Amino acid sequence: MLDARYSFRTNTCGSLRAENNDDQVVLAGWVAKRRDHGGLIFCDLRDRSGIVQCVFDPDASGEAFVIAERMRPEWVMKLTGTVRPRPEGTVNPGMDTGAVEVLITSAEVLNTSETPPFEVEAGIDTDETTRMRYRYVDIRRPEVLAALQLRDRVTQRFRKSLEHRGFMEVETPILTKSTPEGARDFIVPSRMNPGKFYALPQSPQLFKQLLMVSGLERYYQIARCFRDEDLRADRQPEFTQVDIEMSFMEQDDVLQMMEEVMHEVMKEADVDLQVPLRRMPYSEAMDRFGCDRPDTRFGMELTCLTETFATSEFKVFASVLSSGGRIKGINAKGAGDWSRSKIDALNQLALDSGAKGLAWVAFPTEGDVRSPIAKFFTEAEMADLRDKMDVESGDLVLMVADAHDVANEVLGTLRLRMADELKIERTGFDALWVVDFPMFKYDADEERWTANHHPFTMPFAEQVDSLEDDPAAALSYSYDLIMNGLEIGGGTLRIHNADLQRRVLALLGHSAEDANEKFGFLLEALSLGAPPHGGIALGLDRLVMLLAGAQSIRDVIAFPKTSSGGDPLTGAPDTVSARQLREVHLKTD
RNA sequence: GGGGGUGUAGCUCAGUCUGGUUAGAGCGCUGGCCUGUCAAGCCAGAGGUCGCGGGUUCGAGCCCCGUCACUCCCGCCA
Repeated sequence: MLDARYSFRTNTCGSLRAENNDDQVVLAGWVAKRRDHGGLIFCDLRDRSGIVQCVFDPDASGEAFVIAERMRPEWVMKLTGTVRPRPEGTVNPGMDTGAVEVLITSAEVLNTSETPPFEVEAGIDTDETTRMRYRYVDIRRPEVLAALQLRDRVTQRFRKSLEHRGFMEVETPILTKSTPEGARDFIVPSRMNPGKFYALPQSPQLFKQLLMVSGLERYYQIARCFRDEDLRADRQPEFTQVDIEMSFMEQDDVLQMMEEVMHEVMKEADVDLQVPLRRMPYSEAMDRFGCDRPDTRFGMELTCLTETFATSEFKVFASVLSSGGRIKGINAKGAGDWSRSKIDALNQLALDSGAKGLAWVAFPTEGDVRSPIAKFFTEAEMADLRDKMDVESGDLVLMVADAHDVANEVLGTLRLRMADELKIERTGFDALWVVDFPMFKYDADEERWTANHHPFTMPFAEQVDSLEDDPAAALSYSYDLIMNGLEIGGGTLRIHNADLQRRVLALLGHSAEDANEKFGFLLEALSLGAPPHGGIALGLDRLVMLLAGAQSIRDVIAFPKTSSGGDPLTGAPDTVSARQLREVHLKTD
């Protein structure tokens, strides 16, 4: 909360109320608006706390009035005057300070300003690049300031809530070591070690595990993370995690702790998070929603139609079923009258998502069926389809026949697309845990197993012995926090046994030598008294974006980057001098 | 790396499909008038590399080719 301490002002603009009437005040701030009536000038003065109307009357001060005639938007002013009630009929109920005004007796120009590149007010529609180039002006606007203030409150609440629960804030290195797996690293050349590089951390993952081996037991950090990958509305090359790790715990402990903390944090945005949150196994999320971060605020769930078409004459269905695949579908209610071209676009989306095709049956009106494949269905199959999919007239049933996971993922994509196309309302607030992720997934391109979460994730105890026999079947102690279809955070229990960690690294294709070179320090630590531990990391930017109702994390970052990773304000990234390159032993082409 | 969208005054846009006089509007800005406005009002005015480069044409903001920037999505993001 901004106040007047440590400054030459006596009050902040936004704090003035009727009880300040007759107070002599000194204010400081920016000229938000000026309304010149010739013989009387109004000026809205803005500081971080808000806006108050100041009145310049030649009868009160001729000198101040002359200054007010010169004043322009965004000039920086020191104004002295008397708070008084506004005259009858001129109270502005739309302003927090609308009951009062300040009659100015003395004015000082602290600084002038060029005409700003865009208007400093709410609701402008200015191109983001221009706003970013003059971000310091943009931040004066109420919605940008409000987003940063919300971010501040959320961050402070995390600190308080975690501190109250015995968590210690520790900083970990920004200049660290590149590790395989995961995202592309940002690298920094080492001047003192020619040809060697630091990497910026993708997350403090390994350091927080080391801090558990250190015996800190409960750690947190508001940690900057760096990943050199392409940007999105919800992805920046540098972003902030609320990073948490704890020892001597089980999965339920971290989930419960997190629920309590999130309940407190979200109060800062007037959200009353209902806890405990429900927990949905990954397999259920995929089966019902085709997505590991399901938006459960609307239906259109995936329905299994394998039984319906178990003896189908339709060759596409029959061949998929004979090779162990599934037939699943969704019912897009209200799309029954869609044109062939719109459905063709869905088919293309299905193909792009990995399906071999999209089967569809439209029910435009009562008794009418439109479909290129319905002729292959028996009456019984059709009746069962209608029954299972709860078909009414006006519906469009989309079906995918493919391997189980492909059918799920494709329909999950189609489900979200149809929700957008049909403008299905997604109101309310919905949060859940998705748990029990598979340990590994197979990378067909590289022909190897990769870690689903990261290589330090603990497999289910009862599956440890059979890990190598059937990697695909192994599940892990893992959990993602999902809110309104956004991945807000995720974590795991960690492997704290060096031998098991070696086995997992081996399974991921790292030779013993390789593992020692890249992760030797971790393996060594695990052999020197590592306690059972686990944790979670929350995407602070995404959480605040969600709470602010913003469409992009750029809206909740003070100085964000464009989609090509540049900063229009400073011009970064930029070239460096030949000398700088020589010093770090680099040559460019 | 791929696909979609956008680029015209300080800002937001119209004009581009169908090439043709001096490229328009609103806001903002500048000047004047105005003592109760809060999107102040009225009058007047200034302000343009139509993203950039090339091509077609008698003539290009408009058509063609290339390119750049921003933005959304796919790939990528343990």
